[in-house]
Amino acid sequence: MSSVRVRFAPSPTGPFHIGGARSALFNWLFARHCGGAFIVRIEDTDLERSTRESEENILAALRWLGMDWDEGVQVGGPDGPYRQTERLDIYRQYVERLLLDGRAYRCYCTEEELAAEREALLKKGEMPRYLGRCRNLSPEDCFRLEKDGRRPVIRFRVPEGEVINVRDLVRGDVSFECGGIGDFIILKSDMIPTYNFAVVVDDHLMSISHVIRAEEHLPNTPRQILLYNALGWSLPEFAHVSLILGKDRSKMSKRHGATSVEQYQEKGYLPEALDNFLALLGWSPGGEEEIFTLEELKQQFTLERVAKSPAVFDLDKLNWLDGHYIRQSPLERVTDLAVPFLEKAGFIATPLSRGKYEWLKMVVDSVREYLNCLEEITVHASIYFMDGVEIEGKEAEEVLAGEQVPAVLSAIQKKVASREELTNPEVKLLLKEVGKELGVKGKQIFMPLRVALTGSTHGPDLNQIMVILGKDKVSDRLARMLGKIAGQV
RNA sequence: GGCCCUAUCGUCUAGUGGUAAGGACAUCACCCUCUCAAGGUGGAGACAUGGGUUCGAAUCCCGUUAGGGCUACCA
Repeated sequence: MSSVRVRFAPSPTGPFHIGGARSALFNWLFARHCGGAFIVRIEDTDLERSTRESEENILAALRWLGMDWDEGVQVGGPDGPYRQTERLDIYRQYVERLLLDGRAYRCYCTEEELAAEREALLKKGEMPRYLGRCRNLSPEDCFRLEKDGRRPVIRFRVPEGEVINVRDLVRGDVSFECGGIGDFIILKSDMIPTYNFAVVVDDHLMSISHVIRAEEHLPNTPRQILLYNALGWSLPEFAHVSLILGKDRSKMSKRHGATSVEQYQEKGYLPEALDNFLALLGWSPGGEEEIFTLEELKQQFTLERVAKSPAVFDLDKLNWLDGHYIRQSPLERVTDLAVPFLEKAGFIATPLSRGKYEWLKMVVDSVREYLNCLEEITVHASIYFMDGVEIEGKEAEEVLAGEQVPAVLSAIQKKVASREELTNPEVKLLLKEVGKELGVKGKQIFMPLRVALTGSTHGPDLNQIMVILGKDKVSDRLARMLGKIAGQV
């Protein structure tokens, strides 16, 4: 009886918003924390905008983020179907019941009439709402209007003078006066229920114990409570989580950059980083730890620790978290995830041979510490794949201008030529020898070499660059640079 | 306009009447180092405002201000 059952009920009308992902995550974490059930229901009553493609994206994204569901679309369950457009006959039964009880009525008002009413109310400084023009239509009136070709909507008769109190687990008690609500539509003229109605019927029929959703639904809640009452159903617990804001503190939207889960996936963010980040937006475990696995989040998540105030989406922190996970994940995994980006950049072609894969692991290992997301790997890894070396910037030019440079580079070139293969200890030794023989110090040999090999004064460990590049490429780049310098003189 | 929500460092947050207001990201300095990054150490940085309540308020109450949400035959 007291078992926890929560749901995530997205409307498949576009890209899966990051805020939706957080709502899903909170629901999922709560369910898993309590040993309850997590249900996924599709709210596709907006026929215009809902698409199957969007639904599939959302579901795939949930899975990618590591969430599974016990009942719902794709997995089935005892309270199905889980797509609202497949439950139309269910809703109609309850509409019928409300109609019979006199709790709902047919309304034939046209859009123009409604707009005029709205306008007038707004002018008077009142909350725009339906005033109930069709409240007391006789059956004869209805018949006549339908003869004229008017299709009715069904409105819920909102009781007058009542105050509806919403008990919210994160916000406390919030009350609304019925006077400000107005008879709202529960069944559209095309016989499709509205959100407010379908959500109540489904949550009840699916025995949802806790409705955890975004704060934007808070003003809808009194309407839903009215419906629960009229249908004689007991209320679930409500928990309204505050919104995720953009940098300018308005609701996160496209102009704030990437807002969909898919976009982050495409940039090569790791799902555990996104989970970790999203969990910390509006929830905090109280301790001083910031890094959490899904497993740890499951153990620690409670509704009591959900914050009331809205949270700004902080890309810097996501980047830090993702960078952390990229650095600390097993090298093979990061390599596998990086392959598509490298391939897209034209650096590699799949399938990879065993040897090439092993080599690629070294590449990834040498640059992973620079990354905020895998997409960025191409700019750092390009030094291993580019054909000719391009000198980047003044600083690099200056390094090459040093008078010891030709001697140093050709000495290295000779040593390299004399080796079978470049290994890390050998490279180290080789450079040491060059320094000793020519009497030049570390920086004076490392920097020119770095620039000759990569074109830049910055980059990964130089020994490692030599090893990864290998004897042939090192020789080639050295020769070219030597030629270039000679040509300039 | 009306209804509703919110208010601690730039950002995410801890705090639930008595704290030097703690942590993390970002930022700055230093260390490490051929460089950059990573890592380590340290610094700077906040209770929106005005009234109450109280011996004592970031914490409780009211107003103001600011931000946000909702105001559809969208969810």
